[in-house]
Amino acid sequence: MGRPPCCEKGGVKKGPWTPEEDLVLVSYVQDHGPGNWRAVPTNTGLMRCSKSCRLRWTNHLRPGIKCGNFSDQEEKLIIHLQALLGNRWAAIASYMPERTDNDIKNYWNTHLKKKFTRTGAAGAEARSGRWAAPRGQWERRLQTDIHTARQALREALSLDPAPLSTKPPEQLPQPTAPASQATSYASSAENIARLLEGWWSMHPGAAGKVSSGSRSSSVSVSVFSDDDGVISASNSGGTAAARTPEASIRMTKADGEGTAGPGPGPSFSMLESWLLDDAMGHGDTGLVTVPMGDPCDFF
DNA sequence: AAGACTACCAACCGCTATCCT
DNA sequence: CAGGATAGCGGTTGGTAGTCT
Repeated sequence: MGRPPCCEKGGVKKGPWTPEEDLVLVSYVQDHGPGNWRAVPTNTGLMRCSKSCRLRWTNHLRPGIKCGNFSDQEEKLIIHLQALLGNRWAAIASYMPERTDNDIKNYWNTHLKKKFTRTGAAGAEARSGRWAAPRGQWERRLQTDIHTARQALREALSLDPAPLSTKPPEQLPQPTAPASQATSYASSAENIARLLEGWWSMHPGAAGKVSSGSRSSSVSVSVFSDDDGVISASNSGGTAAARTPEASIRMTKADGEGTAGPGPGPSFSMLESWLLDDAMGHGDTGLVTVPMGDPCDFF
């Protein structure tokens, strides 16, 4: 059923987000939690469509997001998961809670895809369309159902964190595994620090002298959190490092992400055990030769 | 030094799934 | 149950910085 794009109405701003807009969005989400995105533009006064707000939050402002280069482990995991799941970036991202689907997708398109097309051997099955080609909806549903079923089972049985795998739990990346509260909290501070760098570079008078670069600012921004869960930020790169009220954001530790994933680690399916065994290090370059048999073998 | 080219990534667009009335 | 509204996903595009010629 067709419907007009959400951004069709006039007066909607497009293009890169400004640090001010980020601040508005972050503080709003901290107050109200993620979700109900259609209310965000009206409640915040942001001239952005709800979709854009959601995307900005999930891809850049959300707590727990890791920026920067992908590690070898992450790269291998992506390769492995892509071979297994195809271009289902959201599903892949669920195994890498610190990365966004957009991030993974970009990394795949810019780094890994060309690597594969060059080597020729890797991901042959994926490219052949056996797995990576657009899969039927039943498969998409199936993938979702596996996770849902496992989560439901775990909840029903109230499983303790001890996984069936022989690996220690901390080595097991898990689908939609939330970062620990502390980690998530710290990461959100990092995210805010990043956006504040930009803010300060655009408002040098707000807190002392800053020098700004294009993509990477030389400004060093510190973000503090006190016992009350209040995050405040200051730029320490300038000569007048100071906490600035206008840049101080209130965040409560209880807030976190509303879409927190499952709790303690789930038991690993055969599929996941296979997947992670290789991806987590004691596999080698044989990673890409996915031992993919008949899909029915997994179920 | 300047223009062309390439790489990267943020953001947008269109579609489907799901929710709600 | 039907149909509209919203959320989420994947593909694609556009802008910018870096590199090459």
